[in-house]
Amino acid sequence: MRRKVTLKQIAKELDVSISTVSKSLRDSSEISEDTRQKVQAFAKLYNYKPNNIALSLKNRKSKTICIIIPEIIHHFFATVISGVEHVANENGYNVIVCLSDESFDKEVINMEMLANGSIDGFIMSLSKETQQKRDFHHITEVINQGMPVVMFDRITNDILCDKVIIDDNLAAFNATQFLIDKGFKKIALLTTVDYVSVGKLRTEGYIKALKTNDLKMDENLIVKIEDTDNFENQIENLILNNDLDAIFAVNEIFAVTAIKVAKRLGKSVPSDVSVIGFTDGIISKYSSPSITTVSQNGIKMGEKAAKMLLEKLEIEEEDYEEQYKTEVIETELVERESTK
Amino acid sequence: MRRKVTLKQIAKELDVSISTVSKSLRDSSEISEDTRQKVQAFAKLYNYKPNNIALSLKNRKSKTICIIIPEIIHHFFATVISGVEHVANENGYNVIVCLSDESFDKEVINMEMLANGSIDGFIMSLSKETQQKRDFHHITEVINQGMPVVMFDRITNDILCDKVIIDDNLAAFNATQFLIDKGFKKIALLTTVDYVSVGKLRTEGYIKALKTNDLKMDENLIVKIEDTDNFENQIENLILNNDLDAIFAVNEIFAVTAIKVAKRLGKSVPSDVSVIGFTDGIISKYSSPSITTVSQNGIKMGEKAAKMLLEKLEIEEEDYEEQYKTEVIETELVERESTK
DNA sequence: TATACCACCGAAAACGTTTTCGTGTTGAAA
DNA sequence: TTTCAACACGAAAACGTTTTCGGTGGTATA
Repeated sequence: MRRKVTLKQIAKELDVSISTVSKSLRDSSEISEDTRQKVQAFAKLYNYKPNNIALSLKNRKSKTICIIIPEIIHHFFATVISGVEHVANENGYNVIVCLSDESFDKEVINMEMLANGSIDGFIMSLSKETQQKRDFHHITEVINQGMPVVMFDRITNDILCDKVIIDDNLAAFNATQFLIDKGFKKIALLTTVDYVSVGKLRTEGYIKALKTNDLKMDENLIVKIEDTDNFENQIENLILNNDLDAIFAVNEIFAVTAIKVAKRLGKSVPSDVSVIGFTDGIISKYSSPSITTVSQNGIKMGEKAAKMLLEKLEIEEEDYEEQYKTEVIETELVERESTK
Repeated sequence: MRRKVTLKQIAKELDVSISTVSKSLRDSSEISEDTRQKVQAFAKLYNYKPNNIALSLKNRKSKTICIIIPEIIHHFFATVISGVEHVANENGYNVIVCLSDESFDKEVINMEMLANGSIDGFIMSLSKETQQKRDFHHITEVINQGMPVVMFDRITNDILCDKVIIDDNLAAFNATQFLIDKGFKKIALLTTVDYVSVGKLRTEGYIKALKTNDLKMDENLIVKIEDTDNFENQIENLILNNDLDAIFAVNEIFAVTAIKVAKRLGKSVPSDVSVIGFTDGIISKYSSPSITTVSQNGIKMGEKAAKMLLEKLEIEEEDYEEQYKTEVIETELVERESTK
């Protein structure tokens, strides 16, 4: 169990100075061919690798970024991580993953803990609780310290920073329009409570589509789900009490559960009722019937977010200008078996 | 955009030495009540937080661990991360996530990159390619440097280190036995190629169950799937050419695909053919019919792995003894709709 | 022969901490 | 008055790098 070898040890062993060793390894022209080779050979023999922490301290950058997400077990977030990771790795950056568990406090703790030199920047999607509280002081804090932040998916307009989103409103509009074009009149909406930014936007898109097509909006057809553990009966009531012909769900779980409940109630999908989901994840693909859904490319979002962050990081301090972009990732409707 | 304040700046501002500031903030008894309060007030005002990198360098530990997994979009691995993350966070550790993408090279690069001070230990599951090559030099390398490694799920016996696994053989045996007990005689197996350690073990468990029950093993009923992108026709052939009554699949994707193909061929699940999967993920739960499966608790595995790693990390250097454990996580059969 | 220049190398500072040890001041005890 | 401990604080080393600056010693030029 030999410890990692350091410059100092090499220097001592070869009876030269630390500077000489360092320069030799970086192929400095200050060093004679002779010593350079000697040092390099020795370093190779002992498998010398510079200590990252020391480098971080010296350079005041850690070549590490952090992504904070509400839940990793949501397939969408996993794909975003995947995208972030690839871009980061390609550029020599590491990725620390933090889970807020939808908790404001964990989000704050994670950010404070890492904003002290450990990382160079954040990529994040807000927790539900944070969105509900509308308290973003922890984010402004790190931004004020000069640390770049990129928000994606669940964002807020209260913070000035780079953002990567999809046009939730438009995507929901299109999905609803798709159903309307198929001739459906009684289209239900399964959505989240309003403080979840993306849920709200999708709800608005749905309503807009109805209005645009002069369909009357029926409050009874809109179900706002708060507790994601036990909402089957909400859906059951919806289906039993309304003579609906289509359902638009703002996420996969809602969609697949709707199908399940419908089946149980003797309605078949898509012949009796059509269903559209949101987020093209594993469930939509493998459910049977497979689910028509708004595809939200998580990998692309992650890649874009990472690129934007790295761009900010690579800019020299002096020609840094405060200018923030919001990138909109295209969505598309993937037609599968759950709609007719 | 003010930079983070350092001890030095506080010292200068208050006209005391750096040592005094440091001691004051750590409530050292060496410092008078007076100065201590003065310093603490000032530090609070300027929101002083010690620089993690500097601490890491000084203490020669980063309070960060790394988990290397083949793919994050596999739900099982995502749950493991979740487990690791929670235990790590509770103990003041951060988690760096690396994806090997099933590639040997990426695994090696990631490990070499991080083994230079950035992290204190590894938790990992081998990539397919690594398992195929049986080249583990990068792992022995870091272990020899005194860095603890915990392997989980896809492990190898060629390396001495802590491990967390399930009893794949036994779990597969039990699943098969479950089908046999139901009276099925022609039970097919959908498995991976043999170099994937867990796939091989599960295959062995299946075979053992057949033997134990004096059922003859039919090579035609065993399908080894290499390419996970396009294997539907393999399954189709299996079903068409054999009069089988049950299928045991070594993962979710295989199971749900089998159900899909069976349905397409006019067989209904479970009345015509029963299906059991492996890994209790989202798909099994939300598929319809929902899938009877061997539940492999990823969260628990992650938690256990993290605990084992942290235990090693918290041990003082001197009373470190090389002793490795292999923890076996219990599995259970979750009975759902895909078996009758 | 004196000067200039070059090739080669080392000392030291810096990044931000913690901690050991040394030192000056004070008050009380001898 | 002397001595000694207690108290309060500072200097400096250490963690492992990189880089600037300042030397050497030797060789070529005037």
